[in-house]
Amino acid sequence: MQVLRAMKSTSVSAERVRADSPEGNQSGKREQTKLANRAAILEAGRQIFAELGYEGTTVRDIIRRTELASGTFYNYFKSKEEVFHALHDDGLARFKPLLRAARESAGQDFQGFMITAFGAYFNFLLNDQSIDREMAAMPEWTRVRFDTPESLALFDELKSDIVSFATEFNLDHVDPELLTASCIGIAQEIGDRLLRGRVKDIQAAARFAAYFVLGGSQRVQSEMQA
Amino acid sequence: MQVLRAMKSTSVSAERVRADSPEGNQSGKREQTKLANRAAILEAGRQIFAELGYEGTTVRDIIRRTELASGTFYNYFKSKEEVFHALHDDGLARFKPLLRAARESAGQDFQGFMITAFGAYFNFLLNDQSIDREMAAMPEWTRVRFDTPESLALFDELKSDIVSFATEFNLDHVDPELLTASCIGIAQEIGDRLLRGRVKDIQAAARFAAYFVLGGSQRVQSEMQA
DNA sequence: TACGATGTTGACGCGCTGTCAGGATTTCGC
DNA sequence: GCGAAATCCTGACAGCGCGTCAACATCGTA
Repeated sequence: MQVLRAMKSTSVSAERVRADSPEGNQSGKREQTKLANRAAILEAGRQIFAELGYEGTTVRDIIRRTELASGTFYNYFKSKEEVFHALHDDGLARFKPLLRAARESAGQDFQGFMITAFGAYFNFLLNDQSIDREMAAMPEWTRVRFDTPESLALFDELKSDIVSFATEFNLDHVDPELLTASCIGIAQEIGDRLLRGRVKDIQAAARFAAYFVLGGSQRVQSEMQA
Repeated sequence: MQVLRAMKSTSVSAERVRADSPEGNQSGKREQTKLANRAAILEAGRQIFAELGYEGTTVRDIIRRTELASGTFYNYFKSKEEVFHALHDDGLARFKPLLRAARESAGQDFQGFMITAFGAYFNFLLNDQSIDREMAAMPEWTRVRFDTPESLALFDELKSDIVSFATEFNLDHVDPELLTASCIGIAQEIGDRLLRGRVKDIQAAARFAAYFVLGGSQRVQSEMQA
């Protein structure tokens, strides 16, 4: 059986994602192949999602780019959605420290924090090997968006950052929920434009967003207390 | 055969969507049933999408809530995606005049326009029988978003409105693309919070968004020309 | 080496997809 | 009215993806 698979994989021209263990410095061989299999599925998923889009890909598409059998997929993930989640969360985990760095380097400088944070997000979107990038760049009419627990956690972290700055600057009439929502909405929508090339200059976009949020907050404060 | 179907539909407790022609004041009977069938499919789709979510529904689910046979579906729509598009565009067609009214009643009052426009959108989201409402309110992790030509057309219309106000107020250093993107992002994200009950007061939300955009634009203008 | 534990395999039943030949109904020409 | 033609509806069908599971292979352990 293995021989048969080996023949196939050499006769077929497409290079499959190998299940060798690149890292996986655990102990036993069992652990190694488990890590390798999981990594192979994730990498295959990343590729296929980028090629076919979320809607267009099937679990079979993912597993087919692998040397594994179809049943093996379900030892690692329940569905393609779970693969997407894992990839998405990977990206989030890579972005999180960038946001933390932005806050710590900013000190009391709200404007500086905003510029750095927006800039970090836009740079991340355009440069990181994240699925979101390829997905959004796809010439499709449908876009899928996931609200994973990690996303919500990041949002909450961002919200608490914003709140602390808001209290610092006496923006006591500005609803934190609405302010955070606005920041996220602006980031997402401008990020979308950047990914599709409708907007080019990342730095200018980051400064725009930051000034926009600053000015918007202050205006809301002065209008709402009147 | 028809008898068999009739028996089924009476024995089964669930009420199917009738294919009678409510309107369809065209001439022939052929035209009437065509309109009625299309309407029945759309209504069934609206219901099913709301119940099962976009991902969860199948073409069979839609057609099963109908008195039609499975093959008939494909005489009217190519896929469930096309049904969703049609429903989405219906909603857009209902919202469009509200936006026009907001602009015309505002005159030269940028702030008034913004408050009315955001308020109209939020009210529409919460009250109109639109799929977007039920979809967004679904307790799912995945959300589907469509960029139909009609959506883009509406965005362009909104953009030209914004541009005319921006030139009126000498906001010549504010990138219209970024400004429009920000407005859309804010509207979407706050609308999302409203749908899920995280934000309650529609009027307050509309004023917040309007002031935010106003103050943000002016701040960007003053910062960018420096 | 032998045995239990653990992971893998691919065939299977099920349901959905989109199609199409056959049938039912309407329209039209007379 | 009537028959033919056009139009639409119907449901069965082949193809495929889904998730499962009994059989099997491989690894850890004694």
